[in-house]
Amino acid sequence: MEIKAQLKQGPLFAALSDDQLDRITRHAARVHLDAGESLFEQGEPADRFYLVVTGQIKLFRLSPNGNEKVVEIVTPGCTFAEALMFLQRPTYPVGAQALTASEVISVDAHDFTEMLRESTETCFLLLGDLSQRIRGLLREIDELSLYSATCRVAGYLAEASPEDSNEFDLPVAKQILASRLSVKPETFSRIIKNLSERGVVSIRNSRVTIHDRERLKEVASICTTPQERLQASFLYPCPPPPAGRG
Amino acid sequence: MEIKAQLKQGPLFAALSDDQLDRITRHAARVHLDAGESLFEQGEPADRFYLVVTGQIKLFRLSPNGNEKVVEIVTPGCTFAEALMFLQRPTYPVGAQALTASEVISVDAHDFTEMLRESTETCFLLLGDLSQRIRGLLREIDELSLYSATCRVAGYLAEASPEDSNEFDLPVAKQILASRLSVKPETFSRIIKNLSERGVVSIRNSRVTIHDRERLKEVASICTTPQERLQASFLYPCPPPPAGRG
DNA sequence: AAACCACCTTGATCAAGGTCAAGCGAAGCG
DNA sequence: CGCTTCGCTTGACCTTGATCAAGGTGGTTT
Repeated sequence: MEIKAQLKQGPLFAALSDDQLDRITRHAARVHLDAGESLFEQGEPADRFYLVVTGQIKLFRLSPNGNEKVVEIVTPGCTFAEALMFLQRPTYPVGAQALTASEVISVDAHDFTEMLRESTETCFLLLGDLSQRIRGLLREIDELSLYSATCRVAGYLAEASPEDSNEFDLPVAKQILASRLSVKPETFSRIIKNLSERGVVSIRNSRVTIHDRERLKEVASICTTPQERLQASFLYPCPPPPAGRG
Repeated sequence: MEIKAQLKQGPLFAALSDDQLDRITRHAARVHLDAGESLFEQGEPADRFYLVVTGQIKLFRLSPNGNEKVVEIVTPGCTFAEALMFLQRPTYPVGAQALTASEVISVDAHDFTEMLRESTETCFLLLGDLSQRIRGLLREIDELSLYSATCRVAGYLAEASPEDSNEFDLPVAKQILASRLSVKPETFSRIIKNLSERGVVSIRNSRVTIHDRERLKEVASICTTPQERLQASFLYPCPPPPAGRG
């Protein structure tokens, strides 16, 4: 079975025995998605969860008046919607839509819980997985409420750049990234421009170059402290240009 | 054992067998906190988790420059920090401080996981618990990024008010509530004032009276739609005051 | 190559809400 | 009983970032 081999690539499944995998794959299916195609909608009843094999899936929430906030961009090896299995009458709390042509494996929640019921070992794996997810969400909450848009963008760039190189590509379109960071595309653009003008980074199309990593991290951690340091509104390109250095 | 009986009041422990409870209580302890006393700090290594017996505990995150965001206000029957057990080298992602004199039971994480290891039933309980927590956090994230401050406050009031009565007391000081809703105390005050002037609610000290529940829910769901409907900035006390009713 | 398209950038404007400072009322204390 | 303190409210002002409306730019199609 091809599916079993592919499942093993997800950390959540890697440690499973052959027998366990058999039980899960009983009603599992491979699903192909074209770019832009929707996998499920927010609010839909949920009896399956997913592992991404190739491509990118965006998870997003919609507000009553049609605004959209990208909650996560899911990449190969990741599972999503697995937290729902343990709720009574679960519905997807987010919508899922492919950003690029993608392949996912759809796992039956019932099969999975039946398997789980016989392995506390695997339960622990899943508990660890959910714990980390909670940690991530908590972090996102305080980024939203404690940090400014500029800091979030700078923080993202600092995290997304590989340790050993000063160049990398943005993994998705800027507007998607912007939504992920809870910033409007226009504002995202302006923040980047501002960082460029200060010589911290430069971005050409999706190619990012970090010029001053220290500075970038500094900007990312200044949080929301207002005009104390760095009155860095994008309205004021720089502080009163003290001595044109660069 | 008094502690065992008290533990049973938490939903997470209610279904446990006597034997299971014995194992958990082995290194459990009752802890008393005075108002304002801290239980643990953000970043501290975590090897215990807690059940609130009486009082109120606030969980909060701090930003590098000392700003504080209340993440949750925990009340009797609730457990907290239980998600950490499954991480390697866990540290508390939040700080915990008593708002009023409180009593909590401190449970040893190791004892608990040992007990868990022999009961998938209980694992499932915990998985359900974490799932719900994730759901709550997701909801909070889109409230922060998709809804305005006014909507969050209105939404809170709509949720906090009992179904069968139009009056209730705010459970905590307004400034704490404000932080919980990610709003500054001044802004909170102004939003309340604005809702009052429109005859939706009134608040005298901590006593809330809902005058127009429909309207309140409507305000709560308008999210962030800007000047379309309800140009309800608190700067403009009302739309052109149509007929002073109040 | 021209035309179209999606995506991104830029500028002008504006509103939401944060900040600072002052005033106010009720509870605790000498 | 007056004094302080603390929490809340109010006012004036200012910053952040959203909105609206044009332009660019690059890639794909014909």
